[in-house]
Amino acid sequence: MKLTPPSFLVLGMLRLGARSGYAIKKTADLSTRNFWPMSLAQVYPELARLEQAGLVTRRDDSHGERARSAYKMTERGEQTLLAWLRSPKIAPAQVRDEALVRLFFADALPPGDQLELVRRLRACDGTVANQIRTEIIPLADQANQHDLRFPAIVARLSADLHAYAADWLGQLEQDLQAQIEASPQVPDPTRQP
Amino acid sequence: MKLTPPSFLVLGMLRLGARSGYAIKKTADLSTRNFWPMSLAQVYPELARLEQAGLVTRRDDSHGERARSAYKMTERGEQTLLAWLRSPKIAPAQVRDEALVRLFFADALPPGDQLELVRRLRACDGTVANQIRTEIIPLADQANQHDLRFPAIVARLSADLHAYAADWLGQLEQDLQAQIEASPQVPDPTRQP
DNA sequence: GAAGGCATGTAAATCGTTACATGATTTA
DNA sequence: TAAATCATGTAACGATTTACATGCCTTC
Repeated sequence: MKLTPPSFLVLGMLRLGARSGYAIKKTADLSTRNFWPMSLAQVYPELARLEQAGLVTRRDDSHGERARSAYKMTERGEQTLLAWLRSPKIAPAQVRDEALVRLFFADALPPGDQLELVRRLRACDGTVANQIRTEIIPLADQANQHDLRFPAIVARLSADLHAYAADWLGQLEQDLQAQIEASPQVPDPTRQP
Repeated sequence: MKLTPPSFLVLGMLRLGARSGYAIKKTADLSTRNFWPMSLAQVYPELARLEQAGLVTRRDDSHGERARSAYKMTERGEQTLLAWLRSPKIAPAQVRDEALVRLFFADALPPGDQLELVRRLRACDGTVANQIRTEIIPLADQANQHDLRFPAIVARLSADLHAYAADWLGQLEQDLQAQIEASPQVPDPTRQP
């Protein structure tokens, strides 16, 4: 039976205290979604697979009429997670960033539209950085008080990375702006001299 | 007919001078693979789709016995690419980074293994940054002389981003190291005092 | 009492990679 | 002459998302 990163994501979330599939998905949305998104339709089959493999156990945790399962890592689950964390081969990150593809082809645009595109991309990165800082880091800091330091570390790394990209694009924006102002070949007819 | 980022990637590569499907794939591997990887099995069907949509034209370009097709963007293709570059809605980047998932769960490891993990991740980012600087930026700089500035800009952004991540992890490494040395509660039995 | 969140799953569709299949040409 | 590269495609597989289907519980 083959375990993949999503398997370990589910396993790890159990270790951090999530019990139901729903709770795992909710926790992941508030912590790991920026570097490994996961949908509910992945969580439930994965939990079944992990149970089959003896890495987690399931018990009933229904509240009245509302059905709920509570999962718990087994000792073997813990050991398997540790072995994965220690294993030397780490798959390279897979990125699909439409924004960078556009920027890559931006030579096709006139200077004004190039500037506008860069402006939008900078805004995107800034927004994500702020989102992580306001929505994710506070939660991670709470976990920090329960001897969990790395969720906060990763959140800060993610936020700083996006902020760095925003700064970089801000600099590019200024450079492009300066170049546009320095080349009056095609003056904007809507602007008065 | 729905056009996706891979469609525009193929279209854009044609614009940058690639003619055959094989050449498009090769160019993409040396320029866009870090933010939008693409396999040959995507390129050929995509070219057929683009031809059907009237955005590219195909002509035979065989050398002796070796079959080859040469594709060219049509005027409609150019306009479609421009419209996409200008369109305001940009899908957020999709990232799947196993390294960050491991780091996120690193609290499960003893301090020494945490340090080792961070060291490996820093090395990864450093390697990618160097790879971009030695393999991709020189090529992009060549294109720079043909009025194509953005391939080089994007390559530099990518490299700087990875280098920033490597620095950040290097700092974390030092912090962890300092903490390990400052807490002699669990001395390493293999080390002599 | 209506809306929204809690809770669990399955089915279909989509997207992408790897493997397969073939053969010419160039380079070491 | 063997290996690498050029060149084009298809088929099978795997991973992930969206949509479907259902119903309880809590809050406004």
